[in-house]
Amino acid sequence: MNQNLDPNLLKGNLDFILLTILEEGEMYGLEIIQEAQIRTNGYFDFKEGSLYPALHRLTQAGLLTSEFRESDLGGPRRKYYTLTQKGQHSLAKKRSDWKQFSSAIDQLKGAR
Amino acid sequence: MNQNLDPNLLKGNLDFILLTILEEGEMYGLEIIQEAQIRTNGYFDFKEGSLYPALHRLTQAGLLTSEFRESDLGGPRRKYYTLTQKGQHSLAKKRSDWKQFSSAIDQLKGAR
DNA sequence: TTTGGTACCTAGGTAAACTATATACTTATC
DNA sequence: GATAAGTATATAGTTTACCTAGGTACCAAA
Repeated sequence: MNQNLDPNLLKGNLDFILLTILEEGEMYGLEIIQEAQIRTNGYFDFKEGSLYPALHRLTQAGLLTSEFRESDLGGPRRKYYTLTQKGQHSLAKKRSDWKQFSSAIDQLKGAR
Repeated sequence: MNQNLDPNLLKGNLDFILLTILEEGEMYGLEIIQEAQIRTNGYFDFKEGSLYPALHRLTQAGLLTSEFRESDLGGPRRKYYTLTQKGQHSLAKKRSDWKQFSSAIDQLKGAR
């Protein structure tokens, strides 16, 4: 995550974020980090130590599949991750949970 | 948290939620849980084992003050929590962090 | 051949929320 | 007045998730 922002906000949402990014097509690890930075103007900036265990966890859970492939532009091989059907369903659930959660947060204030 | 919703969503947001509820006036522990339930139609339902350590943490950090007081309607004494000035500033910061975070989440999807 | 860049991986630490249980006091119930 | 039930606060111990701080491997350029 980013510099002086509450570092706890990410907790519980990393999986959701990764699935969201992978929804539009396969991508490899470091590319996901770059995409997250680009799409949020640098707001999301995960560390590799957060990313890779999360990708493994999601793969283990059957939400992603992965495949090593050589790079055509040179450089070391890359591990591409793709959303499975189960992953798409899980993403839909997470998206709906997120909406409920954020609307509950909004309801909290000035609800008297 | 609630039944079949992602239990991780709460992480990192409990402090924010507690400060938000206490913004409108002092309240005691179990009353905060009830208020959270009422305001969100049962969506937020913390356990005491989450609440009290959090209240102590916030008090330790100077964001809340607490005072024991007898109940006028009978029942055991209650510990009332009040937002300090520092707590109000922290709440404003958390609110702004939350807005940034949730808009970053929204930016993620379909940003290509 | 050595340096730097890219890419993936993991062990260990920390922090936050949950489970389960304990304590204390008050109000009903018998 | 003893016992049970309800209200309220508290905490020890577990789990989980992210981060820090490394490490390995390969490729390209100097």
